[in-house]
Amino acid sequence: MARTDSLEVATALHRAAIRLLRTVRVADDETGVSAPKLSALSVLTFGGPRSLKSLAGAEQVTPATMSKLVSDLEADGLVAKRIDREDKRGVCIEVTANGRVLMEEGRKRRLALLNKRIAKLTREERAQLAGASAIMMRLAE
Amino acid sequence: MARTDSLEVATALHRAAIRLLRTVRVADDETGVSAPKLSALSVLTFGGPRSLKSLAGAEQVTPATMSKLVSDLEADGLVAKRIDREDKRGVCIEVTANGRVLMEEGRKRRLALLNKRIAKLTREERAQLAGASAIMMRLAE
DNA sequence: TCGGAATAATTAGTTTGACTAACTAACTAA
DNA sequence: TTAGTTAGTTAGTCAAACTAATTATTCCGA
Repeated sequence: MARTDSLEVATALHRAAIRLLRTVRVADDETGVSAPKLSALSVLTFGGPRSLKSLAGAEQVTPATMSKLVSDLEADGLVAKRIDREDKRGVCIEVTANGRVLMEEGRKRRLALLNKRIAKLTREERAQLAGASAIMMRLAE
Repeated sequence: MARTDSLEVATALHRAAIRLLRTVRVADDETGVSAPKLSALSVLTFGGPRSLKSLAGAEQVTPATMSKLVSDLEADGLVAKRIDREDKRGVCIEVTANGRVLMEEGRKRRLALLNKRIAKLTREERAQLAGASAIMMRLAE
């Protein structure tokens, strides 16, 4: 029976998240694109074009950080920036076709390590992870 | 019903972990000690003294990275290093009393943000997170 | 026993991603 | 028109990750 004291849960969750991301880092390296970049690319790929401020907010970093990251992605041909027609101060960032291809390939490769291990779990365990992921996203809002 | 396709689970989990750690970073900053340091300190606090190589392995970073991190912790009086009596090449690292105090205080503070949100979850949701944490640790091995 | 290989830790150098500060350009309201 | 606000960019700084190189110790085979 898993413990349900919220402090214990928070501790375990925090620790597990750190470990998990470190494990995935190996496979991430194979895409030639870092985890923060893949994460931002993912937001654009699945959520559609957005402003830099919006993207920074979604990724919970400052606009300055996201500006640099997007510049790198643009240089790599993975995203495109256009001046926002309605507000000339802003830009609209969207994923390119190359970006989509990389996302799909990278998604598979990035998660192959995790995937292989997750595939060995029971259906119940996988459901538990999926459910927990959704809850974690709510905690992170 | 949560989806159980392993690739989808891996994707969601990866994304959620990134977000979660970013959220917690705010509270971590209040301890004056970074998340990687707290994590290493936690290993020592709960798992007992260990060699640098062992600690690096537990934290999934290179010995070089851990060497620097431990030096910083030692400078802050949070850990102590002793030459390993049985192998003069190695060191034995253990947490100090100060380190323990900080761990306890920092643990509370670090997780207060998460805690508050987790406390609002249902018992079932908390159990799900706890169970998922254990699974995630296994995935990270 | 001795020498070479392996091992444990440390340091230097590099890169990335996070932040803050400062700046420019555009927008909005008075 | 002007002052304040907002969106984005750039420069500088720092922490954490890596690799490469180095030093000291240990181990193992000849």
